[in-house]
Amino acid sequence: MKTSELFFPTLREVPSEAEIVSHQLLLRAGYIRKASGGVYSYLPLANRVLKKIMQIVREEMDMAGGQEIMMPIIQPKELWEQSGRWEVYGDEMFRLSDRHERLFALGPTHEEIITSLVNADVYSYRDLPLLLYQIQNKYRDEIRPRFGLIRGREFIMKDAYSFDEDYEGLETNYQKMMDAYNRVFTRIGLRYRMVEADNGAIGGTESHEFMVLAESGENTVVYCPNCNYASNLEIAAAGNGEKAGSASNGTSLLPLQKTATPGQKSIKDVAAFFKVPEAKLLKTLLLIADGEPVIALLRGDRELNEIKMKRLLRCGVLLMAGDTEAKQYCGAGFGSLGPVGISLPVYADKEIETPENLICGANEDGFHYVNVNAGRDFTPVVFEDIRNVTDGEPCPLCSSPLASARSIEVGQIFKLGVKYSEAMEAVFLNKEGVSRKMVMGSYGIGVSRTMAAAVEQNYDENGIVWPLAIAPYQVIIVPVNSKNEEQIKTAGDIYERLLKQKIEVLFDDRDERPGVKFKDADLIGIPLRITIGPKSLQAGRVELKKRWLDEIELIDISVIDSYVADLLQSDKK
RNA sequence: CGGGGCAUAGCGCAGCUUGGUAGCGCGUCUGGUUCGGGACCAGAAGGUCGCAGGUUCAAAUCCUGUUGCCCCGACCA
Repeated sequence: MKTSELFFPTLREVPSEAEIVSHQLLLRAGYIRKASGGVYSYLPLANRVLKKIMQIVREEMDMAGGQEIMMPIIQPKELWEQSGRWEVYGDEMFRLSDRHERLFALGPTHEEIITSLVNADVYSYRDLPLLLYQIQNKYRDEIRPRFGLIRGREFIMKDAYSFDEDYEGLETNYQKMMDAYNRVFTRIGLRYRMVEADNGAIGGTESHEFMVLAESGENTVVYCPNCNYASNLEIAAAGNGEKAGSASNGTSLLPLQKTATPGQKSIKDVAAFFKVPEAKLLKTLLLIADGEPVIALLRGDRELNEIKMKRLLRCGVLLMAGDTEAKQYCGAGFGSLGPVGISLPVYADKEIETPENLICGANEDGFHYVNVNAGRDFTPVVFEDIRNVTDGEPCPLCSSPLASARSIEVGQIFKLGVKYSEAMEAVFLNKEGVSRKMVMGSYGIGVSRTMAAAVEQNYDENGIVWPLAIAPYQVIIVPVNSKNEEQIKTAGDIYERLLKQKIEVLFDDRDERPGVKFKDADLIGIPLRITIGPKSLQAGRVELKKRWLDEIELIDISVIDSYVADLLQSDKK
């Protein structure tokens, strides 16, 4: 492709709407343009990157026994009512009606469609297992689309669904998918971690996420630098190894005491007031779970993990109470809440199970209790892990200190079990002639998000630095002086020879000054650049520069095509 | 939905306080000079000032409403 003919409107300045690197660079480098909030057009360069990602995904899905299909984006309401999700999905689902005022959803996911599809045509265990997938646009009316392609309202997703006779079969498919996902992200060239994940609203028994490590990520992964352990912070188990704060072993329980603490509200203030570490305080949080008030109790220096709390309470909506609710239920405002003498159910983090003579609010503004001890002064419903793990805590597998990192979720795999086959009566006859529910799994990859994540991880001050596997073009040829016939002719020759080698190559034939061409080549992130300049040309050579390195190699013109071909080949292995 | 901010030429912005001919840089077009990291000179095109209403002789500017976009929190690929 000649750049003079390529539609890649690059911008010299960063559009003000873009906050994070991938959004800025994809806009600046002429990859994407916004149509409306969270909805983007993919320009030629982006389209090529997306096709490459999809190709890798397809190859790995097919290798894992998947069959590609294409399901409708427009999905009838009735199907969603069968699964009970027409209501559950709420405002996040785009809805529309036809001329007869029949309601439809723009597919946010395809469990309903595929279950009904398979249900209609699969009757026998002989037809199982079945693994179907598709790559298409998904629609989710996100509360807040943001970060360009990272969280769009329309986005490209690969979704796969497995159907098995039993859980053993599901396990096999799940493993295959897990392997396939690992190969996909490795081939794309991303630094990522597979982590244990929450099942969320989709339901099921087990789930893993594939997290691309990037500072701008919206998730936190907790991992062990020493072994394979990695988990989403949302579900990472806390309080492994020896009991935290067990220094009080052998301490005798001191008598409960009420102390005036005028104006001392925050954990920090109160700790300073009593001259004790924050860990000696009890953090008392008033939560509203499905409308019912409950108390969560943590060590003063810990954070509540809402996912764990939700699971423990088995509730749908969990909110932090407001100050007025605190007054209503506890008789005091924030800063003076405590579990002593309270009639609400108290859910305590297991870390505070050991009595320790702690300090907490007295449910009376301006007063705290000293020497509070669980069991004696209050009795929680349960001691459970309801907090976030912190860096440095021991790994549950090998006890090394844990670390954490920000990350972008690019894929997730679920064991669904029979949730949808039950709701939608997807059954088959087994060998014994008995009717059984199909056991399902579902597997997603955010394709457009993966492109953005790749940029988040591969850029420098000059622009994008694509991993070879997904670069829109592998090589760009830049003649330094567009008026110099010899340079242009040499560039044209090399261009033709590279094309013959089946290499994806851009020829910058524009009548621009060299600086412009170099800047654009760097900005759009082409991995290899062949520069044809006067000095090297006299010696019968051209320059080869790798986008990710500073060095320049001088290569004989006669062998440049095979040299580049070998280079690309060896990288693919 | 709650909180904060923005809307003026393709992109980045000024002008608004104190109403009076709509500006700057970049990009675009024409001609010329240039040509190893976003050149220079000369000329040109391009804007219902987000939209609607109001105040006024007069509104980008003041008032009211509305829409869109961005950022921070609960959702997720």
